[in-house]
Amino acid sequence: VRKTRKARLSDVAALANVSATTASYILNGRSAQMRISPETEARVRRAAAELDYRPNASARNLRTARTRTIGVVSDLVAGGQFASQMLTGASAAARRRDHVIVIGESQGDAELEALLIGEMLERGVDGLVYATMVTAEITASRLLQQERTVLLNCFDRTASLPAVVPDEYDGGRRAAEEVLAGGVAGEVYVVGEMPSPGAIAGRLRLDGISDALAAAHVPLAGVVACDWSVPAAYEAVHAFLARGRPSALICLNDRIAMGAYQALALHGLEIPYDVSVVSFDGSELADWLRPRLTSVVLPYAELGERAVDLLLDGQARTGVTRVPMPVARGASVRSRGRVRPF
Amino acid sequence: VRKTRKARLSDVAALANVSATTASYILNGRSAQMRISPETEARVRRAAAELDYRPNASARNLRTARTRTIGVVSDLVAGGQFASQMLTGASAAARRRDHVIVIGESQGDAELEALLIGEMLERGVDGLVYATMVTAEITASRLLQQERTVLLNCFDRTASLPAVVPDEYDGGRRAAEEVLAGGVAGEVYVVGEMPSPGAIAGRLRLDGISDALAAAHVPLAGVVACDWSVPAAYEAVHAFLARGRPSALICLNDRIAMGAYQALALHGLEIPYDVSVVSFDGSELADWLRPRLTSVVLPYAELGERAVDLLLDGQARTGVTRVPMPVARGASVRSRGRVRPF
DNA sequence: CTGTTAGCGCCTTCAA
DNA sequence: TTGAAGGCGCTAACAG
Repeated sequence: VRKTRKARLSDVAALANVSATTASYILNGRSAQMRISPETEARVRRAAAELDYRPNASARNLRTARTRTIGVVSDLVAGGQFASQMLTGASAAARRRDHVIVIGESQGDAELEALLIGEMLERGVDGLVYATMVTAEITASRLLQQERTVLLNCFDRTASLPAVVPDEYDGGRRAAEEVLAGGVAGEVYVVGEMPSPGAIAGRLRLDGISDALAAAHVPLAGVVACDWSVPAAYEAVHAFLARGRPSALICLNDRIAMGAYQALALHGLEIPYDVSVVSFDGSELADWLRPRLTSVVLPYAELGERAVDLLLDGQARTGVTRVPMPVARGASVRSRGRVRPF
Repeated sequence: VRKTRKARLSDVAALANVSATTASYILNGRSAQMRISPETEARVRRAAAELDYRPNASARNLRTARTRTIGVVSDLVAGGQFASQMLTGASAAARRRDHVIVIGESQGDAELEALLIGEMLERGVDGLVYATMVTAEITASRLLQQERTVLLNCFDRTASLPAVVPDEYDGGRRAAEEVLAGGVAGEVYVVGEMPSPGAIAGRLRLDGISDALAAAHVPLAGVVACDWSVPAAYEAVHAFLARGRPSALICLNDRIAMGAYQALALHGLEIPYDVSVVSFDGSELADWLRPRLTSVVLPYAELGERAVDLLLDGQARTGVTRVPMPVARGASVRSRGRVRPF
């Protein structure tokens, strides 16, 4: 095992019998432009490999005032699906363009958030991605507005920062269309309600659902209100089923759908033959339920990618980019061809 | 809105009528040590605030050869719970010690992994955390071995790198003890089997379970083999129930437990009155099932914290740190006091 | 107690 | 086609 000290550019240059300048040009892929002899280039590259040379990013950053680093600050707390997939997408997009990601979680604490952003600015990040756990309209802090920033899963009307969000309204339409495609024999209900003030996903989904149903002359029969959690949905749907028999339930997320599944089972109703169920999220949970749940997918990874791309493209138009929500089909929706087994 | 250029240390010094040295000492909290007059200090701090001064990390890093940055590279792919919680823990621990985290996902690609590690080394990270999605014995790459590295959720016997893993064996014992605590009326089975070659969690859990049961004179009745997924577990348990009636099922993870729940329901068996169920993971899923599932928790966030702490403590003893797995109690285990409702 | 000085490693005009 | 020189912003000996 060679126990050499970390090699510097000048070491490489020395070993190759050239100046640091030449070595720098070559190692930065500008040898053609500088019309450096192929033989010199080979010698330098060999020397670099020999010494296991790695450029010192701090020095380069200091000189170039760029860091090829993107700061991602999020308010994610329990951070399940979202945090993870979003970071995966962002990280992959960054890699593709030779950047790297540093992360910070504000945990919803404004002071900590400012601290984290400050930290990243000191580090000279080339840009910031600010992500929220729930799709919401926010007020971006001064700090964010002064820097090159892309909002992820949220947007700010006052500041004209570019933003990337799922196309919830269209997602709502798609959910409704899934139900309609199978033919509707009775009443269609939505399960869930708006959780927190700033959040808007529920509202938009509901709008999309209403509009699509209305267009098909199957007006939405009503909304079963409940928190976006399994037990709350279970209770709410349980109570609801004591009063009526829906033909289809459109749940505002997969956890609600899980609660609905439990309640339907308790009432001896079989999915999809007695009741169709569709929901939103496209989480793993949808695949785990029996029958598999048809769900309109929140494309978290793609959101992360798009945000980073937007940031790095510089063009960063100031508008809101809406990313389509694809449908992950399970077997929870009645269809004309699907017959109840014995 | 002030549109000043970014202030340098020398600007602050000039505004405060001191030299850059003095300003540097003060801003780095060494004014006491340097016995700088309080008045001078106040003047400098005021100037810094006035100019909204932020130290340039690149310059500082270059000078000090430290970056207060930790690189986390993982092989996480779909990256659900684990990725997210582990990063949350690591990030929090880093923050606490004034460090920041840069992330990279190798997606199981060795070449990409080397690239990412190289990238981090260029950036001069103060240390590396290498994390795997499943607890496994690995062979750390040369690069890793040469750097200050802590292994997370994996370990390498040959290289003596410090490692942090969940205490799976003890977790197994705890799972068994949960079942035993309620009194065992019949046979206890384990559901699941070892997934991939390098993985060891299943084996250790099984050992812990066997030992704890044997110690209580309730030998393990058998193992129902299946993949660690909901549908596989459903099928396996379904088939198993056609042949026998267990008193308790210890599932090797929460997804398996979910499949078991589905199969038990199909056979008209009620949890926990007919069958007790315990599992591992402590994921959200455990809270969503009805009745809530008792699960031995994988303390991902804590693993992340411990890894970073170990890294930063320098002492970094070369051994394997086993983090205890706490039990999250639900209502899926029969207990002496729990009576079947009407 | 405070200022002067000298680099950290790299990039990049400017000359040769 | 290559080399010499200067400086990015900050820290830390070493003087005073």
